[in-house]
Amino acid sequence: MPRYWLLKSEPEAFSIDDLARAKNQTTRWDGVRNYQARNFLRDEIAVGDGVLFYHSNADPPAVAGTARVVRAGYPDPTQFDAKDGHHDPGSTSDAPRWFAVDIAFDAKFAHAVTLPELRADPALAEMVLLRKGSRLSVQPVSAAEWKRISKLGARE
DNA sequence: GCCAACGTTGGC
DNA sequence: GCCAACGTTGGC
Repeated sequence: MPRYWLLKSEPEAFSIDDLARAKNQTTRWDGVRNYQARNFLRDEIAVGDGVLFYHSNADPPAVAGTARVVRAGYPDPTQFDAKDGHHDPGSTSDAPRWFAVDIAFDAKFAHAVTLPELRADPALAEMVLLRKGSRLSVQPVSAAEWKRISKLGARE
């Protein structure tokens, strides 16, 4: 059984359209520097899992579409690159601290499902995204939440 | 641009 | 181990 995840990205940095335009419509999801999110990337996320692509710091913030995981957790190369903004001098190749996954474009929603719409839907009340103070950039989504949001996004 | 909430760091 | 200071996230 596939599992489902929500990944946040600021669309000014990398949007669902950028993913759709990327080589092979695939990208490496790197640069995550939070331990709880790292644990999901390293230990939980599997090939074939579904991804809700969320635009944070956007107007309005919204789930913009879906992607799927095409490569499970592996050491994030940017942590070893001194020229990269995500460089972590405390991490070694023997014991990498940070992990990445690869995702491929699936679909852009006909209707981006906005944060107010998510909040207004009783079926989504338990979403991690909607919890007070929740800032996790990689978070689990239930199968029911996935189904519901996909349905909302398919609306014209 | 503001600021609440959260995570990390480092002195003690 | 505590906690103040600082940095980041992300909605508004």
